[in-house]
Amino acid sequence: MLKIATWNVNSIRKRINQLCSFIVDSQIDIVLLQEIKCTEEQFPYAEIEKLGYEYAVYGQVARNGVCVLSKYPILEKLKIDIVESHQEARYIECVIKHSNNKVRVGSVYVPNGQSPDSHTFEYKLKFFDNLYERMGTLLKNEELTIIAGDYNVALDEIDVFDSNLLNGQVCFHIKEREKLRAILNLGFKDAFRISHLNLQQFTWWHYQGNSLRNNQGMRIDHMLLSPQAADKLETCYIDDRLRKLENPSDHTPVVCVIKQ
DNA sequence: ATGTCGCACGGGGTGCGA
Repeated sequence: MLKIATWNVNSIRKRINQLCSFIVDSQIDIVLLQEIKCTEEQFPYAEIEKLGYEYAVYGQVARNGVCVLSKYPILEKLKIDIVESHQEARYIECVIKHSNNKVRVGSVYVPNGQSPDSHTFEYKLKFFDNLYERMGTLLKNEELTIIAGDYNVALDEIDVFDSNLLNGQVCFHIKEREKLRAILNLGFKDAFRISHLNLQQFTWWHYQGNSLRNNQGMRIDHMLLSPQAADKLETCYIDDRLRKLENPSDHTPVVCVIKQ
């Protein structure tokens, strides 16, 4: 059994204690983090090593930043700029050895896009086009592959608290929903949705106002599985306990369990 | 209520991104 989690941690330095407790208490084998918001020099290696985990880090100053933490040996580490003209730390991929098998994992932080009429929204769509190419290439390997992270898009109406209100807005615009759908049509599976066909649950709630109390959130963090990984999916769940802690990230983790 | 966070810069509050 392999337990894998993804979490937009919104600063790993601010959340290091929550992160370590989560890994230990939930017995997570592999963690994919986004928005670690630090350079590789600033990364809290000591705390991670104390847990006995290996790491692969792609950091930058103040913003973005992704990493992989693993209880099992990391055989390959790949930092990729999905859109080469934007050198931002948004994607890291690792091959991890687990018993006699290998699993390929990617931690992805898709650009937010600000608003649908902004230049950064165009960047977001371009990022999705290039991610589509990368993930299509990965499928050809027919490996156990999981690309998870903050995709900054809710797929369907069930994935947002008010689809009429949010339709056309960033993170629920039809142009970006189509891009995520295209990745699924390549053959990747939405682990949470194949585990819970009709369950409305969110991974992100705004810090402002009463978003959390009123459960006004969105499911924008996803674990996308290759067919080989989906075949072995035991379950996938959203752990909303971390969003309810003091000084939380605005996102909460998604976890999947893979049979081996 | 431009309402909440985290970070850089710089040494106090402001601006940016989300």
